[in-house]
Amino acid sequence: MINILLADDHTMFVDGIDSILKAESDMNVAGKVYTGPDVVAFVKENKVDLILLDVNLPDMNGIEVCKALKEFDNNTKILAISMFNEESFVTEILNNGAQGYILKNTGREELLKAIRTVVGGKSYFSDDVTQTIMKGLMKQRKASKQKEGFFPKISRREKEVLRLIIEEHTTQEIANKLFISLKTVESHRSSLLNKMNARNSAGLVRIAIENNLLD
Amino acid sequence: MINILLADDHTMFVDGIDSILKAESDMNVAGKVYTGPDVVAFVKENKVDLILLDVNLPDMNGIEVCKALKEFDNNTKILAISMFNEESFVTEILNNGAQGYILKNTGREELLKAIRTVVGGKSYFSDDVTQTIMKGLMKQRKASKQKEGFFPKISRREKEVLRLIIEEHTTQEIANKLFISLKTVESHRSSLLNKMNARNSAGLVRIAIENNLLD
DNA sequence: TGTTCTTTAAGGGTATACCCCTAGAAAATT
DNA sequence: AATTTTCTAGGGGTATACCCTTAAAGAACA
Repeated sequence: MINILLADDHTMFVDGIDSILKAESDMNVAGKVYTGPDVVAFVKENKVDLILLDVNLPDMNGIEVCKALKEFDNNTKILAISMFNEESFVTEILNNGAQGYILKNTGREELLKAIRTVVGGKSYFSDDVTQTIMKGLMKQRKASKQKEGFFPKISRREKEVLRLIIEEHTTQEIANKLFISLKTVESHRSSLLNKMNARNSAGLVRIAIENNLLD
Repeated sequence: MINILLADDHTMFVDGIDSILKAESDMNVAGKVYTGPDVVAFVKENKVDLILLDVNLPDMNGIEVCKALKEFDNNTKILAISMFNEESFVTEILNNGAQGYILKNTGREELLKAIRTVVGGKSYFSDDVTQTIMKGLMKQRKASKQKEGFFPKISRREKEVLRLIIEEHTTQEIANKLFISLKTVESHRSSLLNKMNARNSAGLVRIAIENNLLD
């Protein structure tokens, strides 16, 4: 028997879900709550296998609820549910321990499938949500790849020096490691500052990481 | 009519797909190639809507093929296909312009659905692949969140200083911006070095970015 | 209401980074 | 074979970062 907690501030919605789940012999609606703090309080007092958690709860939102739950409980699965297919919402809440994310336009069949999948230890996402995340993933990487083109290419040796700078080595240490003179390393360093339009090593590190220059 | 290029070094596999696609009235197998360079050459000479591309081609692998294709063509969709549900393969090839990733144990129905989805401008991933990526995403973020706990917490003011260091400002500039003394900033700087176990500002920047300390 | 943490600040010093200039040899590219 | 880029390295200098110590006032916490 799967004990489910419904957490959403829209009563009608909660009741709708409730009646859907009641028809299922392996599911039990353990409770209904309408605010973030109530979720936390309920889980502390009762055995809950899965929370159907609205991402956009008033006062304490879903993400904060997840954070709070992680503090004392790791068994309860969280299936996030939202009106919005927003990448930031999705990644944020996955970030904080949710195992799935579905949209409110999800049908009965899919809802049940999602619940059973998550309780079974796997993750579940609406198709639309998957699309959004994947697109985000690709865009992000594409953007960083494009930026690379902005820089004059960084030579092999410069890249070695850059890597060692990022690893917190001093110019002298880098010279020793590469068996070259201190002055040579300084020379590479200064080319790097030029090419990457940085003012100091802090900038070198930031720009290198942001633009994935270490491949 | 969808023009499809099959690219895989296993002839039997290619022929199998070929016979599946022949039965579809809206699909046309434009060609079959068995090596990476042949993919590039074929796309240069012929109109191809979608490539069913084996990730693990010998000599020039699928990822390199994607890179090469991006140089001169952006219309051709790429549906990656592989024996292995390996996170690194998946992210690498998505990175480089593939729109979908399916496994070789995918059935006929799903294959056709994947092709039509990708040609239609959306992405497609086998369920197993989605699981893998999502798990990777969550693990990654969880790991970086855990690391945060390793640091003694960084105070409000220290965080401000840290942010300005990352933005390439000198100690003097930071002092001016925050209306405090040079010595005070140096003091914060040195606390940061201590708390974050860094040797210099390069380390501060790297550790701050790696651990998302700027929230 | 103490106690701890944070923010502020200083003196005095060393190490390192950054800047300007030059320049030959090797390597890659055309 | 010729040109460009990269790697090498020096001299000489200034600016900045980093280290050690100390310390007072305010904020936060128990």
